Amino acid sequence: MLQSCQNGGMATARTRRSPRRTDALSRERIVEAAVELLDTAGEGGLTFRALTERLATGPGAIYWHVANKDELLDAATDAVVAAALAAECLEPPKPTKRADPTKPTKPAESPDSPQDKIRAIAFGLFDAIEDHPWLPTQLALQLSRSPWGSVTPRIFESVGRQVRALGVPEGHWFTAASALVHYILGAAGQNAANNASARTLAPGVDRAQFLDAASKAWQELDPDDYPFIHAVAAQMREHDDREQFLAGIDVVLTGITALHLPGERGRT
Amino acid sequence: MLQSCQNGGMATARTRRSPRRTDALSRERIVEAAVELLDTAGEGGLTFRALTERLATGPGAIYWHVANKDELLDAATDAVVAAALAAECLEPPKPTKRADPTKPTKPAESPDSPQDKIRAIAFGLFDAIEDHPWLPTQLALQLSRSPWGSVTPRIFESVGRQVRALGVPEGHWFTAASALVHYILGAAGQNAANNASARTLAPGVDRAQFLDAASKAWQELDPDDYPFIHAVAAQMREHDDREQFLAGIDVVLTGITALHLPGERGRT
DNA sequence: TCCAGCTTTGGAACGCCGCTCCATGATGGA
DNA sequence: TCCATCATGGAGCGGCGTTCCAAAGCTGGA
Repeated sequence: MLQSCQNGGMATARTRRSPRRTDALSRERIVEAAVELLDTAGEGGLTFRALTERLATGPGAIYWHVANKDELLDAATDAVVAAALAAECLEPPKPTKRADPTKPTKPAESPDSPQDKIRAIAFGLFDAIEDHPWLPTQLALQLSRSPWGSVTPRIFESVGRQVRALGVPEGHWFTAASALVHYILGAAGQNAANNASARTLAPGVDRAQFLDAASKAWQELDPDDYPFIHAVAAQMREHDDREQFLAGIDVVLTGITALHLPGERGRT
Repeated sequence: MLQSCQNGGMATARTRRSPRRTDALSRERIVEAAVELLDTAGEGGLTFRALTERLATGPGAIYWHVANKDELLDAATDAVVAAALAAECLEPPKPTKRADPTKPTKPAESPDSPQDKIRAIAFGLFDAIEDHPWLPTQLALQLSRSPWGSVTPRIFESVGRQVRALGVPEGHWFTAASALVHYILGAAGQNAANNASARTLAPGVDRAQFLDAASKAWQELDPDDYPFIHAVAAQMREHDDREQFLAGIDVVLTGITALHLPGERGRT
């Protein structure tokens, strides 16, 4: 039934307004669709036109639930980050399939020490970024746009609790948590960029080949202008992402414990 | 003389092409204009239309020198970062007006130690970001887009040389430099975001008032969900940017020396 | 001196985007 | 039953990055 054409004389032969949707639109459903679009079509794939098509609606309906595109991107970012942090907070016991605990952790650490929890949080974000290559860009944009938005407190809170649990005196909480958060987001983001670029530039090429090419590019820089880059190019090719990421976290953690826990000189 | 209308039947009465410019266009002049536009009109102010007006030309002329907008943004970012790093490398002796050396540096450090040079590099980027609020966003975008581009090697090289000078064994160069670079870019970027937001949201309001408001917003978060945020809100209001930034760098530096320089346990 | 061929310029136009506006359809209280 | 309100979807606007191309200078060989 194509509906009764009650207004015959209208100038615009409005193709009869499509019947109203039965399944209600909601901010949640919109954000969900946005995340899927970002995942499948990339950062540039999230378009209000693509969104209207996927949700079988018009722009107006979407704008009724969401103020603008920035807010939509923020909401999508927040949703993914919240899920990542929640997942890591709830399942610390079981050794996940991704975190490879081959590397011997420091000996004097209890299994659920704050250090371990911080590593779990970091890897949670690391994995989320790997699953959603658009995440680091949006995180950076959101940190620049509104540092007090919803995402920043979320991450700071998760990391900060463990900083407190470490025994860091209150006066240094902000410094310690900042150092951790900035390192985690920066390193995870750059790593994801490597993966994403490998995928984008040559779909068939795997990570190793890509890193090989990038390493070679670095080695071809003028050794006079870039002696250090030249030297670390080899390391870059061989490095293991997660191991390297963990090593960086340990650097920051060691710095925190050494500087802010005068009682426990040295490591851990 | 309105031109010899050789093609009489042409539909377009081309209003006589404007005479050719005397001052040659060049990639450098375009990048320079782009930086100025970004500085004065903000991130959204850099438009090919605005650029054509400022350079009194058409899009085609610009596209002759620059492939696309991304390349232009990368070039602008690279130019600013190169200037910042060059400035810091050339003038380490004189205590700059900005870096306030009231805080007593660690005693056992020579005046031009690698640590000091790293701090100088960091503050160079910190200042550049303060002068160009669009920089952190572009840095993040460029790190995500092409980590092996021109900017990343530049920063890595500057920091990496000092890491090497610290005596870090070669196997840990990449880890140590990464930790430093990620912290520096992340913290400087977030700090700039605070300043920029303070300016944007209320032009008359100064930084202190803004941080006051942001701190209050954090304090109003549910203490049950965000106990840590709630607790550090006060610190956020009182903190001094550069001091905090320096403290974070020292955390990472301490971690590097403690973990990777077994000979020199403890600090510096 | 002239002209062919190259580089460089500026402007018109294209397709897509975020976003606004508004007529319409549903809904629930009076 | 009627109406105020919520919610929807489509048409369209202004602006963006980008492309295309005719024209204008330049350069060197005849």
